[in-house]
Amino acid sequence: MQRLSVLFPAPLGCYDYKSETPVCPGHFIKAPFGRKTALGVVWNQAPDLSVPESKIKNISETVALNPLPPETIRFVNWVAGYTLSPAGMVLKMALIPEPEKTSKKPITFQEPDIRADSVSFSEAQAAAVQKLCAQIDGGFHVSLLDGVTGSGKTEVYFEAIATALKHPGQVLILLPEITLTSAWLNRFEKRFGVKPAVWHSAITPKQRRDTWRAVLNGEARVIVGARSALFLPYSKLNLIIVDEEHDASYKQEDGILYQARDMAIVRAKLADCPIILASATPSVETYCNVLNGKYDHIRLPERFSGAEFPDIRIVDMRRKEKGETGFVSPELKKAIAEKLAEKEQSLLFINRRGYAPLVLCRACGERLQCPYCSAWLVEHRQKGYLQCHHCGYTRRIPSECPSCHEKDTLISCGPGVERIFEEINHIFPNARCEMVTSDTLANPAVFTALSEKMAKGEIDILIGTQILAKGHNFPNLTLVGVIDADMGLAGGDLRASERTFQLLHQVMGRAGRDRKKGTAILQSYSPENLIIQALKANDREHFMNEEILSRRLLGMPPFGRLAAVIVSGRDQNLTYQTAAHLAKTAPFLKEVSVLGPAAAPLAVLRGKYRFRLLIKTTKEFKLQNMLKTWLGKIKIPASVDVRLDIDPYSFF
DNA sequence: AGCACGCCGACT
DNA sequence: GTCGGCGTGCTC
Repeated sequence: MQRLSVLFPAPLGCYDYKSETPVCPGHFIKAPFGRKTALGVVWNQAPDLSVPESKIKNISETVALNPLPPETIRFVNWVAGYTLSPAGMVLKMALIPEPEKTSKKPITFQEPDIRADSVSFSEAQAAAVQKLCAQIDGGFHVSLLDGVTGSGKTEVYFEAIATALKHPGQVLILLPEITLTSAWLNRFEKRFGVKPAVWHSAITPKQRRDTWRAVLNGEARVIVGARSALFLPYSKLNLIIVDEEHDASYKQEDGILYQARDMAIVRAKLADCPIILASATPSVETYCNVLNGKYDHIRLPERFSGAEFPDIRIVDMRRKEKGETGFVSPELKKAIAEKLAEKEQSLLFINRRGYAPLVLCRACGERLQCPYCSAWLVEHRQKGYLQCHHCGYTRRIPSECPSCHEKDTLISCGPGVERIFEEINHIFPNARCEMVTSDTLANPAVFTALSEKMAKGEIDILIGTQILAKGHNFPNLTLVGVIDADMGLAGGDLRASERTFQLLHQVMGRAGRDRKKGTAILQSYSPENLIIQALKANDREHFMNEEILSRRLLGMPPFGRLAAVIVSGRDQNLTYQTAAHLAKTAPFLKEVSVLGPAAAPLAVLRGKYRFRLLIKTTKEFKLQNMLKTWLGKIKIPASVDVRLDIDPYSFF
């Protein structure tokens, strides 16, 4: 009779059981847990001898399923320790709902064809391919593959994949969910002759089950997925690729809070395999690691097609002509008109969904607000409602002011994508305009249809949000107009300027392909801003150096460490008291500074009050240990929720 | 996470 | 008098 440690996919740690026969860590078992029998995994932890023998129950049965690989177990433990969350919660991310269930007709995954036919590379690309391929099978190694869209990054890392596939084992490619389109999958299929295994939030339960099984038994050799694919039970990983490494969506913001790019590096370390971070606009963190020599830097300097980065013009919006109305400047209007005459396409970018970000009453000044969040309601005129973009609360557009009940006094303030669409339709009634937002792009098929329409030249002006910055290229697009280049610069977010730079750089890169030089016009209310200037000069280095300097001066990541303590609850007073008490009892050390408690920028979210402490420490400080001892000593009222966010991105 | 236990409002 | 609301606490 042996005692073993078992982990369940629940927000708990390990529980001990007895077993007649020895069972190795990783094996799936069923055991009585609470009132029912649950599926768990034998864990690689010493049994907790402080639990009295009388409490220990017997395992019910072992499950005939390949065991969870040791690397996966170590990864789950590592992530749990880093994020300070229960190991069972992390295990849950590595499992599927009923792992033992099998499909009647499971999907099969074919062996990719690694032979290369007719891939022609530029000198720089060939050098990059050679460097990356040489790293395969050579242990842990991080490379930044640095090149603009169209520089052939994907083709280059495809060759690294081909080399990795010569060895037994698996390859993982992480993409931001939005990049995981049929266009990307087609390119893969064209190179390798088969479809890769795909993993993201929208796959069907059957696909999920079959893919998970195929990963566990090693049948799936290439897996392309969104951040959650990182937790699949790979039997052996040979190579990891994180495409669009800088993308903020790698930071998981609900459930377990983790940065998938950083965790991917840890995963590669555990697998002792190389990892490639690809980006046109690397994150400050990654760039610092390049500068300090931790990561290799592989540049793909020029655009594969030979086209150059567009000409960039800044329009100072503070110098409005008298009588000028609307959100599109005369300069931009003129440029669009020229493109229309030349039968070339234009793209207008505004990163705001809906018609107007705020509706207010002209009579009493009332601003229409979400009843559950401290946020304005965004007017969606096409759909005829007002919506809160934080909790999804929706109401019809009222015909009178809800406060003073005057009729026809509500006015829309500020531009949204619908409003720009309306303005452009008014200015260019004969142009063929199309609007694209996450509201109109319900599924990838719609995007494919749009790409085709653009390719056929059936659209003159495309107007859209962030969604247009990524994804596929439009060959006849030669003008990009940014309506509000300053948007996103406000707010005390550490990465606001970095994100703005990346986003605008990306969207401007849409202009001018296939040897046609494009134009980008940025409308700005602060043209002297470093970001705007760096974009104008196409000087990424300058922007990065300034950004790194300011982070260093402030002791911010990667020169220091951050953790957010988020305190939320329905009782405002009790929630605040808890947060204040936490701040008072925080360790008083020279390596640690505690900021707050501050009411989160969205003080009320989904009807819960939120306060936030920000913990800043030096780089070397054992942040997790400190948080564990500190928070372990404090009793938190049951109605108050305290969550930790290690390396937070949004500060609320 | 589930699931039960437990103590206060509107129903036959 | 009960049915049931979801706050609180436990699971080896």
